[in-house]
Amino acid sequence: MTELTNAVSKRERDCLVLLKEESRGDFPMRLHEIASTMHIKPPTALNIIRRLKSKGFVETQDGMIKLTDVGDRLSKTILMVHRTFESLFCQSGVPESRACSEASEIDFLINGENAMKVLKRIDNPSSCPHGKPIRM
Amino acid sequence: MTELTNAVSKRERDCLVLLKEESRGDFPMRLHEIASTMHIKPPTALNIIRRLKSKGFVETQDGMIKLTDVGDRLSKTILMVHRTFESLFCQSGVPESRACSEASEIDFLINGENAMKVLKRIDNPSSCPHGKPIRM
DNA sequence: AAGAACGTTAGTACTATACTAACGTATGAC
DNA sequence: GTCATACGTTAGTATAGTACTAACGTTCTT
Repeated sequence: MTELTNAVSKRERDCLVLLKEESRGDFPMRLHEIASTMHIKPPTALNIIRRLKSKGFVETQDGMIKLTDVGDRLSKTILMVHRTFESLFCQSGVPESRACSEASEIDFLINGENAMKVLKRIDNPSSCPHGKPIRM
Repeated sequence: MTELTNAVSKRERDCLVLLKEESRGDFPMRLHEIASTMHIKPPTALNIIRRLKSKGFVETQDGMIKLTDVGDRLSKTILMVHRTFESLFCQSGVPESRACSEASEIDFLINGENAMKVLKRIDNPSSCPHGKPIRM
């Protein structure tokens, strides 16, 4: 987890998380799929994908878009940070859906190692409120 | 504390916090002072001030720049959120200066009421690691 | 052969951020 | 009294990010 956070913008983050969560088991996504899931038009999605590609987080093969190893690691970190803060908010009494949206605003801005320290501080939950595992 | 957070960008946030922390006791700031403290040129600072003015967070009188009541409330909320998360990071073992910079990245993005819930969750410290009070 | 689906290009737009160069006004030094 | 400095301001440029429409080319399927 080598200082990868803060390398992406909000929408790039959304796209990375989508690719990580949606494309389970090396099942890459198409541009139109990404666009419609993110509620944007294909040219806008293409723009985001291009930036992610130029940053080395994504690669395309025959219209299939998938995470690179580096992109996969970054996505994992972001999801770990996300679930850590989502858990914190929930433990604090914030409703689940609010907790999730708050976490989405900040998960790509916080350093992974610091988030892991926070995770310990909040009693090291093994899964987020949605039941998804928290790990690197 | 009525849903004011998320109303500003990062640099607008920096400027609000500067105005709140630097101008103690109705001692407003000049443009050049703001610019040099923020390490930007006066025209850039003017731009930020203009946006803050149009949002109703700042007003100018004879070149003196000061927070409006609404701006003052927003700054207070941001500082409360800042100190809450700074405390969280410190309690978690993150060094003080890192804790501060991480908190600065997110304090203007998080809802004040949710932050207050987090504050309770982390044992309601009355001051941040720097010794400054945490309150609304 | 026609149409749909999809990726892509080109062009526009707006916000945020930041710069330089230049200008006007005011104030203090001499 | 003039000159220089300081300061606010304007105008112009630039880049990144976000998002749109219109249009084009290719491919795949009826």
